Amino acid sequence: MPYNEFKRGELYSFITGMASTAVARRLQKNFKQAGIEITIEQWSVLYHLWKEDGLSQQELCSRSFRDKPSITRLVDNLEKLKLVKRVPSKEDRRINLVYLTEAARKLQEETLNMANQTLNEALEGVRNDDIEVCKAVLQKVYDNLTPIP
Amino acid sequence: MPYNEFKRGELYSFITGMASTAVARRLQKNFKQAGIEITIEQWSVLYHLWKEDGLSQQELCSRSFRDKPSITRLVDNLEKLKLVKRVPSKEDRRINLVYLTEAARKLQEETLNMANQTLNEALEGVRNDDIEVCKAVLQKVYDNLTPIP
DNA sequence: CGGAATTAGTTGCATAACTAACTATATGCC
DNA sequence: GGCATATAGTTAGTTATGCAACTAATTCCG
Repeated sequence: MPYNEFKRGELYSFITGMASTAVARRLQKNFKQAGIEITIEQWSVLYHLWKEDGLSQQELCSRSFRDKPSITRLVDNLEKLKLVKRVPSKEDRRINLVYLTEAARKLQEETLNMANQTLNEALEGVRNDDIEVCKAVLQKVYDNLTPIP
Repeated sequence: MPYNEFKRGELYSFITGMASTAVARRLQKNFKQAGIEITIEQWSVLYHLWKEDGLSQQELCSRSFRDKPSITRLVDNLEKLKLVKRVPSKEDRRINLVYLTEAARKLQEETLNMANQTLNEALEGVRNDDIEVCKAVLQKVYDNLTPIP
């Protein structure tokens, strides 16, 4: 039991992810100030589509660590905002491929810059090596708790 | 600009706090399996009250990194479950002091043990030094983005 | 071939989050 | 003393999450 000594008094912030919440809140605020009316969650879906357009909803689930209902509704709302379009796959009619619209492509550069800037503020005064350690720990935690199918 | 090189491709998991989400989901599942019918968010409020009973709602806000409406409803729901009681302060009638009930005190040991166990699973194979670095980074991120009033 | 099992996505329900606007009490200052 | 301001908490509205139950299309396999 190597972590018996883990202090109970420090559990909570680890569990709630206060840091990631703070980053998300700041970024959301920056979007709003710039007149960009999307939520962080919607943005995070667009983020994966900017990396690779035309993903299935299932693929969006695994890449964004969300369950299917969450993606269904996020895509619903993004469709209402005319930022994405569902296109049924021709090979497999169960599958919806999600495509960016022109309007969404216009948001890419500005919002990614804002996200980078927000992360720079968040990480001000943190050593690069420590960031790498932190990311590795978080990835390991995720892997430890996520059973491989 | 020391973090210009921060990779965009790694932004997302940092922002969403996938690791803390995974920990919370696992703990929630463990509660359910043990027949404990409270949410992680409700538990996190109890957690602060176990450390110090009779906090004001405002104090619960700052300790749990939540805003006032969130605490209002969490305390509402905990009151419905008969786990806490609001008691108006005698010195300042605007203030509600929140007290644990006997039923809540009974939950303390079992749920804290489950939380510790879940964290041990989560941190399996992670060096203690790295955990400390990770916590320090997350704290710094939080501090960087949270203006001191 | 055809029924069972799997996979993709949707819907319903409960809880929780954030913002903004609100009430009530307390404090500060002229 | 009395009005302006600040603080504690609540309410309303929108969005998001998790779980469970559901439909529709596909694949597996006897």
